[in-house]
Amino acid sequence: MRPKILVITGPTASGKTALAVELAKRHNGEVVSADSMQIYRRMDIGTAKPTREEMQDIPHHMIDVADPEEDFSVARYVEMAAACVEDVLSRGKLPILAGGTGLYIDSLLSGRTFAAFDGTSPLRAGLEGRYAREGGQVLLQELAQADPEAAARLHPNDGKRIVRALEVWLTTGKTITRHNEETRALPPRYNALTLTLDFVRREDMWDRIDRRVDKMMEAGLEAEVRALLDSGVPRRCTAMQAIGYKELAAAILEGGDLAAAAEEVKLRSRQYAKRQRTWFRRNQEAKSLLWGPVPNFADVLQRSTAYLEEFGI
RNA sequence: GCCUCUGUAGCUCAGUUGGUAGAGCAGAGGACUGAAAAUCCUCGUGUCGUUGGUUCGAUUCCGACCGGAGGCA
Repeated sequence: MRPKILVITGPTASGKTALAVELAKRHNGEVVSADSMQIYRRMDIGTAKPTREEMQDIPHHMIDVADPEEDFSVARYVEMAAACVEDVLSRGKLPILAGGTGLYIDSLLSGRTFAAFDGTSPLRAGLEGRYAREGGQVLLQELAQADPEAAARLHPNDGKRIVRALEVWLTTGKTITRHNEETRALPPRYNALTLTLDFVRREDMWDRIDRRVDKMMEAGLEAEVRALLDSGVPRRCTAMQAIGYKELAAAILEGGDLAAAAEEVKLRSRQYAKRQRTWFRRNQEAKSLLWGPVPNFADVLQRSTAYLEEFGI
C-alpha cells in the first residue's frame, strides 16, 4: 500500500502557500516545498518564500537547502525531497507537497530515476561547443545513429535536450529513449491527491501577479538582488535565472530603469504562469480549485476538505 | 494661422513602381526525464484614420477633413 500524500500546486501567485498551511494545521501535516527557486538561500523576496508568520509554526521542508551559486537539479530535488517525505511519514504526519515546479512534483511522485550526470565533464563541454559551432542538425544526425526515436522527436534548436540525449548515450551506453521507457515503467512512489489552484478569469491572475511584483519591489527586491551580486553570485548560474532576479540584475549592472525592469518581471511572470498551466492541464487526475473574481478562501478550503475526505485523508 | 512630417495587427514599425499587406514584441496553443522561474516548437485578415476624386480597380496617386509630432510666425 503506497503512502498517501497531498499535493497542492497551481500557477504562480495562486495561493498555494496559504492553502497548504491551513490544511497542514487541520490534518496534522508538514509542508514539503516543490519550488525550484525557494530551494536557494538568500533569495526570499523574489521567490515569494513563505515568511515565519505565513508558516504559522507548520514545519516547511526543501526551502533554503542550497546556496545560489550551486546548481541544483531535479535529481537532487527528488533525492532530498523523498527523504523529507519519508521522515514526515515516519512520524505519522501528512506530507503536503506544495509548489509550482511541475517537473519536480511529477518526478518525486512517480519515483523517477535519472541517468548519470556530470556537469563538469569534458564530454559535456565538448558537446555544447559542437552544438554552438556545428548546429543541432549535425548533432541530431549523430544521435540518430544510436537513438533514432529521440533524434526524430527533438527539434534542431533544442540544444539542451540534444546535448543531454547524446551525453546519456555516450556515458552510459544506454539511449535516453530506453532510459525514459524504463523509468516510466516504475511504479509510482506515492498515492497522491493533487489539488490544482487556478483562476476562472486569466485577468484576475494577472492582477494578482502584478500586485505581488509591486509588493516585492516595495519589500526591497532590488537590495536582495544587489546583495547576491555583491557576494559574487555569477549571473549565469541557475539561481540568477529566476524571474525577478535576472531582470533586476540586468537593470542594476547595465544601468537600466528599475521601474521598467519591474514591468518586465510582471510580463515574465505571466508567461511563466501560462507555461505552468500547460504543464498542470495534462494531469487528468488532479482536482481543480478555481478562484472567482472575488477570492473566497473559506469556499476553497471547504472544497479541499471534501476532496481530502473522499480520498481518505 | 501657415509649412513639413505622420496616421497600416493589442504595441513598435516595414511594405505595396495602383491588383486589399508582413516582421518583431505582446497574445494563444503545445512540448518538457539531472539548468525547469530554464529550454524548445506551432499559430499573423487587419474598415491599411475618415471622406470625396482619378482609375476597370486605391491601403498605395490627388483633394478635403479629423488625430499626432515638429517647425515658422
